[in-house]
Amino acid sequence: MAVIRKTKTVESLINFFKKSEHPVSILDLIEKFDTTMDKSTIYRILERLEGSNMIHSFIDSDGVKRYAQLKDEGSSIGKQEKHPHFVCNDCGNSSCLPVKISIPSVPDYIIESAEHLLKGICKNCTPQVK
Amino acid sequence: MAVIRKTKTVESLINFFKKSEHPVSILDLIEKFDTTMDKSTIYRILERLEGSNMIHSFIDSDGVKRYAQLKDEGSSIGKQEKHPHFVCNDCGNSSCLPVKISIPSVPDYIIESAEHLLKGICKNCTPQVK
DNA sequence: GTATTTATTGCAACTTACTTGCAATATTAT
DNA sequence: ATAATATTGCAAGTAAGTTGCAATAAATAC
Repeated sequence: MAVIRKTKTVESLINFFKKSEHPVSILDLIEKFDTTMDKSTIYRILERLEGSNMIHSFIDSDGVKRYAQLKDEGSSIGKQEKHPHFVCNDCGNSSCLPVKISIPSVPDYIIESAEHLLKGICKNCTPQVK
Repeated sequence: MAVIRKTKTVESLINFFKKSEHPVSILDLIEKFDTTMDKSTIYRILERLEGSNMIHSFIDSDGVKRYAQLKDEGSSIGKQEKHPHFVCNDCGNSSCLPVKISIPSVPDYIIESAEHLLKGICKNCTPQVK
């Protein structure tokens, strides 16, 4: 893993992730930082940040990669025990859900990692509320 | 959902799925049917077959869409209760796993569907066997 | 602080997955 | 058989993501 230099572009992105509540797609970032940095730079920085475990990513059901900051979740810094991700069918926002999904063991298969993508209606879009 | 006509290309693909053991990516299909049909035809047929619930698809961790035939799984033809998918880190093959993963309920979220992507070592690649 | 090393950036060009318009063709219904 | 229309192949287009490279900026050594 390469050293990450504190450039303006890197700091902008890190700051953005610190403030962001929801995972964002690369395309959102490219649009957001349209005037300040090149898309290739964004791709490369995200790669480095993920390699250094400062952010994590998942692929949503459209095949779009989304990134979110990596909050430390207790002691589980490793690959296992990741949280599920949620995408709202209504507003399109996604979230990292703070729950644990247990994986049944499957005979003859060694399961090393798991990614769970849930879809439905999020907090803000539920009919009864508001 | 449009009517699906029994053309040669459609039948070739249906036959392929009947025989296939593992989910395949579109790119695999394009390569396989390179000389017999155009890639745009493949994309369109897959769309129709999925729309008619004859096959299903999922996005694997590389963002690649994979298709597999839809075997009827008891009474759960609907969207819920889908099986998890598995991709082998060694040989790259994928499988539909015949197990059920239970999803914890999350307060304020309505969960309508779930996609589980497991990765690890498959049956054929486990060290001890063979 | 200055010089040196090396990571990082922007740009443009490129690759690749996927889509679309359209005229020709094949399938189904009449 | 005829008519209606779904499907196909082709070629061209779109868009996401990648790459090479020269210029620049950060970190390190002096």
